[in-house]
Amino acid sequence: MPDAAQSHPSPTSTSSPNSNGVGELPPRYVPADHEKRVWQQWMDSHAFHADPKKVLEGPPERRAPAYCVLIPPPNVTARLHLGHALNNTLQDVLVRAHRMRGFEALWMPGTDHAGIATQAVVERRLWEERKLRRHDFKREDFVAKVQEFKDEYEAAITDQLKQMGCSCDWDRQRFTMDSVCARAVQEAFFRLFQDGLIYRGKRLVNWDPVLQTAVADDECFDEDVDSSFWYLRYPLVRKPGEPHADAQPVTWDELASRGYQGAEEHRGDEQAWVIVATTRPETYLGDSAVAVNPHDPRAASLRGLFVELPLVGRVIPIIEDSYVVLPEAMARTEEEKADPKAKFATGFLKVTPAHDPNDYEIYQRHKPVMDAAQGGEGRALINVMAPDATISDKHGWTDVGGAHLFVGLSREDARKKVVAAFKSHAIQGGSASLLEGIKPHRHSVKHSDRSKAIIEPYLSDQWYVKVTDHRLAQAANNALVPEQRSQGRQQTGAGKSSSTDEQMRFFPARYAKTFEQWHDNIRDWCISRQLWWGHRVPVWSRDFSGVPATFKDSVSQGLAMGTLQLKLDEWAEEGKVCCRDFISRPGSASLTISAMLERHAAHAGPAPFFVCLRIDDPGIIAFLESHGFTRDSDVLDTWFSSALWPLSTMGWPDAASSEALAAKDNKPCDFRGVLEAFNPTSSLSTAREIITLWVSRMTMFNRYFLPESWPGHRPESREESADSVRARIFGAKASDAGADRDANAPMGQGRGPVPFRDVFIHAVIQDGQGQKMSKSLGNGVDPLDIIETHGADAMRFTLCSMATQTQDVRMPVDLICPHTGVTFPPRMITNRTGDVVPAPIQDSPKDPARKMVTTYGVVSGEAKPSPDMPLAKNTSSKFDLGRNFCNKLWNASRLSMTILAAPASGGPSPAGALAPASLGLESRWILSRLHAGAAKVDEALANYEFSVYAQAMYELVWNDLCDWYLESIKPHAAESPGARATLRTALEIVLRLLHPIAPFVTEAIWARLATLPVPPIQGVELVGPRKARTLCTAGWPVLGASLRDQAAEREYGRMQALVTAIREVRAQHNVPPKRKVKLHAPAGSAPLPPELMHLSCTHAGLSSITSTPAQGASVAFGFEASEFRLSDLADHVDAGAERERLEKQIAELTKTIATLEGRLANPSYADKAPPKLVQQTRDQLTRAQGDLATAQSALASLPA
RNA sequence: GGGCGCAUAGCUCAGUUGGCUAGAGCGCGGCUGUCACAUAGCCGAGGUCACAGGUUCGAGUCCUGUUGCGCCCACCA
Repeated sequence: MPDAAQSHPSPTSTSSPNSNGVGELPPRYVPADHEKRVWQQWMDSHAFHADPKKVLEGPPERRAPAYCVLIPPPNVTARLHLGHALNNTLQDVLVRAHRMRGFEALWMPGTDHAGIATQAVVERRLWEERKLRRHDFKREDFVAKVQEFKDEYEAAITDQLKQMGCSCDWDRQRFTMDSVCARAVQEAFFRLFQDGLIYRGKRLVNWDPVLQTAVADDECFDEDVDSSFWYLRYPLVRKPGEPHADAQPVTWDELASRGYQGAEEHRGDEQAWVIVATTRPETYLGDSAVAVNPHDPRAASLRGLFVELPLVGRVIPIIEDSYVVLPEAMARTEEEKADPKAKFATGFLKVTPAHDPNDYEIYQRHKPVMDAAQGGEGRALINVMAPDATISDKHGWTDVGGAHLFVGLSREDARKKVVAAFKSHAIQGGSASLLEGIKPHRHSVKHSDRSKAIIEPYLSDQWYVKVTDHRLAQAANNALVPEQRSQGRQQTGAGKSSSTDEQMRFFPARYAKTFEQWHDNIRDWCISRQLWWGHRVPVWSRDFSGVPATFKDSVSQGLAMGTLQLKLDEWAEEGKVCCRDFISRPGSASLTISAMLERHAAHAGPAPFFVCLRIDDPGIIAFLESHGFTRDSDVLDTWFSSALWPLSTMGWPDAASSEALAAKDNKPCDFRGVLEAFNPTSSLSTAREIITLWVSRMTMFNRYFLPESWPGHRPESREESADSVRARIFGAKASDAGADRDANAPMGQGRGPVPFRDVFIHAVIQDGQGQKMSKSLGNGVDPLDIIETHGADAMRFTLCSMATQTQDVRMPVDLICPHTGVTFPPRMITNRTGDVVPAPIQDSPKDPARKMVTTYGVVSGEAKPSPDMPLAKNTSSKFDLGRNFCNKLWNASRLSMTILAAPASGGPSPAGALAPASLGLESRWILSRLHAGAAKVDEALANYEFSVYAQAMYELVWNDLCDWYLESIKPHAAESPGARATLRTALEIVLRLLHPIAPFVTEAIWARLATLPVPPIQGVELVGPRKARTLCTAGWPVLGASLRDQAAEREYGRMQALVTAIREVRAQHNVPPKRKVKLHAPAGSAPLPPELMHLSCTHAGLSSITSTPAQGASVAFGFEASEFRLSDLADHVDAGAERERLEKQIAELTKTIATLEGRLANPSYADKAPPKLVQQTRDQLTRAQGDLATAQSALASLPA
């Protein structure tokens, strides 16, 4: 800890003699003394439990409006970091503010199973601790291991959230793989499957040949390796009419006659060739085309020609595709020339669809031609490798031909041997080698994180969601409010807009663009993963390609296959199963099961028949498995279940079975009405990197799975006037939320409700060097460490004040050594020129024994960062801001309580509500300030400007309340019932306004205040509908416009200006704070109002104010363009200091006057600027001139 | 390659439709052991608003370009 004494506060008691219930409060706010107790209070009162009945039932005018936030479920891979702390703080602020405003507020908590990430962590742990791999376990045993790990981290995460004060409805906590969510996942999969929006397709995955598994992109790393470009010559041939007939060589002569540029440079009767450049020569075995750019001048003369792959003998077509980069010499534009690939391109690209993602894309575009050349559908996809990445003819490669010498070799050996073979073989009819040349080339290659093996793009069967369908992608874009959609897009796609369109808004608005562009360029979503940790694909399959063609007859003969068909028909009728074959995409929806089965029997080649189950009915499963069906071994992408979060957490598809499943998990939960009451949710707060992965998919699914008739109309939570908040809290307004909802109405087909109205994208926290925080960089911060050193409220306050509208915010991290409590700065910093340099360390001017680090504060002279500091914790001095603020509030409250609890001497409080006009200037002023502050807070909250909110509260509490108001009333509060009433009210307002940011300290103070009633003041409404016993359910303060008092603000402002001017003089002359000085107002000037004079005495340490001239030594200063003087400053006024002060002032004023005069002298200024502004400038000039005169005469009157 | 953000005091950041004599917190310097708070109070110093053009009576703010830093997505024969 930065301050070793901190957790053991010095003298806890001020032991005030006339104890008033306040004396026992320690002079410091010690978070640990309160946080547990306050949390328990909240738990005991069930304050965070949201009840859908309050939204849906009873007479409309008694229903509460709903407010709902879904937590972005944290991954169970690790404890939460500061980024989570930020996001969850912001959500809690929103939820708590709305709860206080009278909304039925639901914050839905939960965690994400995080598929690959979690499995990888557990696998790594098993390997490190026990040298065991996943395949050393049975699948269910391994999953159980992951489950244990998940339980551990889910508990840790939950604990972190609770310690942060998150007011989630903890009775509803979900996990993306619990039974309730699993049910929703299976239902969603089934419906999409049934609707033909899920299909089976081939895809290249990142294959780890060592672990023999697919790995995700984020499980790979790129590393530069030294390699080469190999330039291979592919001989050109002409293909005779009939298939499989020998191809005829094409000579250079012939090519020349076709107009081929450069053909004449070669020997005429030699076989012609094209040159391909490749970094992976061994994959030539799987080539099924050579591509050329259609703008390549050679393309036309090659049209209709083929290439014969050396040794393999495969004849492959030459196709034209603009993906191919033109060689530098042929580039037509500067842009094409600048393409880095143009440098080494030959203009010909070998196309290996089964071993390169881009080539696979090209294949998709030229499928008919390429497949035809190999004699059938899908035949151009030639996989030449086994799962261990050795060359193999057992995995889809049938025309090995003369290439058998490569079979069985590793990728690396095959590469060498292929190159050698090309080098040693000559072109037919000539002497030229098939190897044109080799160029060294360094490029990045994808490696597997875990095995470090080079990733092989490997062709495999995967499941897809057809998100390109307009009911999904287009529906998501239609969800955007019109002003956030790009021009001209409003009318595209799914036709006329529906009533549920155009309801989703991004904050800040710029992120709508990210969202929209993603859907414009979306590709079908591969949802299968070759993992064990996740939702298993609910599909059973069997390949019927071996079944005899007489299959049809078998039905009438009552054979097993017939039974199968009958059963499947029956179950399909009941909606329990859905069958597909995917022989022709998409999904053959119109075929009957028998037709599909028949087609299977007739289909050449392997083609499984798929049965999707709606629920895991053991009877159906047993039946299928007895008929040779097996369950798909893949699991679903973790984002599939995340995409259902707004549905699954609320019991979709139906509450009753969800309740049964929750009970089965021993987490009983009441789902009735939840979906109807709370979906669409109100606000989603998340990070920008998952706008595509998560926000998009939730939008698509919610709109797809819920019906268009879903009303989902809910009062806007944003942009509320004080009046509408008032109406809400005091229960005057009807709500139509939840009327006539029916989750079983026909689905919206992409016209259902949006999952959330507002999407708030928060900033990313980086460390002091602009790096992302992460465990591996060692700059990660555990929120619990901050809570320990600074308190939960301090952390929350600081995080809120950092939550600006920019993309990134920086948080310099200090290391704390737990042994000594010493804070170390990072030793390296990035300076303004971007260089990383040692943090400058210099002697502290104050204390030569201490060292000062310019950037990061003071460290002890002898303390040195030690390289082995494993127990150091990360924190940041930034949190001091929040800690100090909480402490300030604590002490302001202590003082207020002392004042309020002391016996009053000013007579009884008046009956009825106090009129602000009857109050003193300072009280009218603070009420006006509170009104302005509350308005600012409301506006900031409506616009997700959390830093504005925090800043407004900081200024209200620290500057207005502490620095001025409390100081103003301190001397006379005992005699002033009005001031006491105002103080009590002001404190109450501040506590309520601040509660969403700093719930613990405000709740703790509020509990102490409860014995002191809040006297009513006209225009201030403070009671919630619930007669709350906790601040967290108390009503949001509603401050009427009548509290705004411009006159009071102006007068009080005058006083503040006068006091500041006096203080300046006092400080200049080193007048001790206790010494009273005398103020001499200029004779003949309008006298200051008495209240103003009175307050000035209090704040500026004046003994009196007179209009008599000063006797003896005095100092002059300008105020409102008149000369005032102070006397009794000291026994002797230091003329030197005074001269210095005045000269400085004169210089400043002269400069100001020159600026103002210059502006007014400009004729077009007076012409074109608004008159009000011109007048303002004139006033400023007059005042400055007056002040200058004062200063000059004061200077002149100084003794020489 | 596409999209986006940032550049303002030593540090971290505000600065809304142009009106600014550019603010806050921390840090720095001075005074204060004081009675709510030294996690404090009062006062002060500290800025060519990245650079270059432009629009305007007026630019930190709007436009164009340049430089630097960073993020997201896509890709790397």
